[in-house]
Amino acid sequence: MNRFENMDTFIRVVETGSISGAADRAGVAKSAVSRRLKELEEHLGVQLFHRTTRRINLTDSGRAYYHQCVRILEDVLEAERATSQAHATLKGSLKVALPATFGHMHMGPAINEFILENPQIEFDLDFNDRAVDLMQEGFDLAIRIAKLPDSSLIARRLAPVELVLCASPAYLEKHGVPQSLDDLANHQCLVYSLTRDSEHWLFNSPQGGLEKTRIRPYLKASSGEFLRCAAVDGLGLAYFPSFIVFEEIERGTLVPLLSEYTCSDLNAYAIYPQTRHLSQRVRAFVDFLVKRFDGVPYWDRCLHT
Amino acid sequence: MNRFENMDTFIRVVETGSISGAADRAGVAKSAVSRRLKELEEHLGVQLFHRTTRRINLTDSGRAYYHQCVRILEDVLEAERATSQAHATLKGSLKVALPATFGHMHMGPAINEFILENPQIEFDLDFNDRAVDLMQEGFDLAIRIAKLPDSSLIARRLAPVELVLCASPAYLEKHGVPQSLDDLANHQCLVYSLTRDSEHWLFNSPQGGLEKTRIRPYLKASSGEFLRCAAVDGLGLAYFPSFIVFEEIERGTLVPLLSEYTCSDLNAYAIYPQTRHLSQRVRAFVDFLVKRFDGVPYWDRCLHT
DNA sequence: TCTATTGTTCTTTTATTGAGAACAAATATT
DNA sequence: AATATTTGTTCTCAATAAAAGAACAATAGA
Repeated sequence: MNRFENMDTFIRVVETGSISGAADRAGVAKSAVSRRLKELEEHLGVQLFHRTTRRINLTDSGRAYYHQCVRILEDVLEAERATSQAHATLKGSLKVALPATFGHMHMGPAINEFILENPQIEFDLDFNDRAVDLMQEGFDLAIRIAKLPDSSLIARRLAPVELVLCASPAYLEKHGVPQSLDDLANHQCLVYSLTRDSEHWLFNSPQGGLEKTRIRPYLKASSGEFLRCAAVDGLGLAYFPSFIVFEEIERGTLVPLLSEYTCSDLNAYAIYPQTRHLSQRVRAFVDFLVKRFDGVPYWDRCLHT
Repeated sequence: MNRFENMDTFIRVVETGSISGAADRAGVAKSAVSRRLKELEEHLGVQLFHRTTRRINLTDSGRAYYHQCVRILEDVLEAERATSQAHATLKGSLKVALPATFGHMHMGPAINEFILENPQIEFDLDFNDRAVDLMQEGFDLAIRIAKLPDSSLIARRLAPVELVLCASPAYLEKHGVPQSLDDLANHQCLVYSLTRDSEHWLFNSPQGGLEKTRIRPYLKASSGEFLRCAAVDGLGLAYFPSFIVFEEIERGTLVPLLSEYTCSDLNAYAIYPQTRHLSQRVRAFVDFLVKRFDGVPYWDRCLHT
């Protein structure tokens, strides 16, 4: 039995004052309307209408039930409207996971800008380099720096990420400037600890091949910003994303090395679960980010000119 | 789509925390549960759950919708409970149509007694001798004095009604005592005007036949009590129900005539519409009346002893 | 690594629902 | 008063929707 349909039909009958009328208005056969009423009455064990073969009149019970039905159906519609709209508008919260360094340095300003444009959206930002489970922890969105996106998730590429081998002038003066990848084995290396393989660095050689070079981790840390400081302080060689070190390179406190070798297949992605219904605020935010990071990233502009 | 069923399923899933669990608890296949959720989400255009292949987590929208669903379903149940109970309990009103004289003289005390036992029931009494349309005017019940009950209605026989031919001693002294039915033609007759045929009186003869006697209506009125007074005042012969005149006969202010002729196929009935669901208060009231009028009516006891 | 569990999807089976006609009763019309 | 029309109910049959159950993919736990 379809309670909802029956209640709706009952309301129609009450408001039309006849079964035929209600059937016409609803576009169904009057036999269907008659049966629904009968079903309702049997379910309730109550006579809803006084009837002759030609006329129906609400009973007291019917009148009381009618008012309740109207209220309930209004509530249902209101709940559906609210739920659908919460989704369709740019209201609500957005729980975003983002990597610490990229998040602080580049997502922060972007998010602030977005918030100014969309003040109804509340952000819940989790700056964290570990891989969070989007679904599990209820994230709407995550920002990832990765080679290829997770295929089980939707990914929008935000910006290319290049890794730059670099060191401080002081370090280079003390340990010499590496002339080839092979030289790296003799250097102190500053390594990001949450990488999959912290014993090797990968480079795209100018010839097009992929070079995997064994390195000696001198200092491992899970904070990009801490490692950048370490590099500036001359503690070792760094192979960092350009978005971390671009200012130091501009400023000359870090010097790029072996720049014929690159690592250009890394990207910053916005990823989100493959849901049937993407909330509009996720879409809006991702669209905003894609647009904002479009083209050559501002942190790479000095390097490429 | 069965909205309430889907909402109920959704609630079950939320409370169980899993689709399989909800399916088990509801005793349906999990595919059905899965489909219902999908249906709901598509209807709302909103993702209700974050899902992996193995786990589901409420979204913000889902949580908000959940609370509304719970409230709405409670309202539905409450409405149904209230409607069913109003019917099942002895609360509510009872609209009764009853003939004026019998109503005043015999139903009145009965109703008063019933009210004392069931103070929650409110009565709406229409004392009226015309034939009302039960459905049309929303009556729950009517009391009728009739030979046979209307077949389209449910009738419970309350009491036999006998007609008694009588007149006041003064009238008889003046006009003589009728010795046979044929004598009636020479008498002044007091006639109830709402009868079908006010030109004839019908009698069951002691031989078992039916005698139809032409009479001369001297005074016609639609009030039994008025006619009774007229009879007592010696205005003519009366052929009245014993329940109207029994006190006068006991007192001797009216004298029964030709008492070998009777009219015993009349009855007092409680009638009510043939509804699928008889309200309990109607049933209770009718049961009460049947019990109260059981046996030889008190107004006839003196006549039969 | 393997197993068991979970959610989804597909197909088949089952149940529900609507349409339409036939009917009975009551109102409107002639 | 007689007839025609309208109205609500009920029945059967067809269309539709829903459930069951198996198969599958993915994941969590052993």
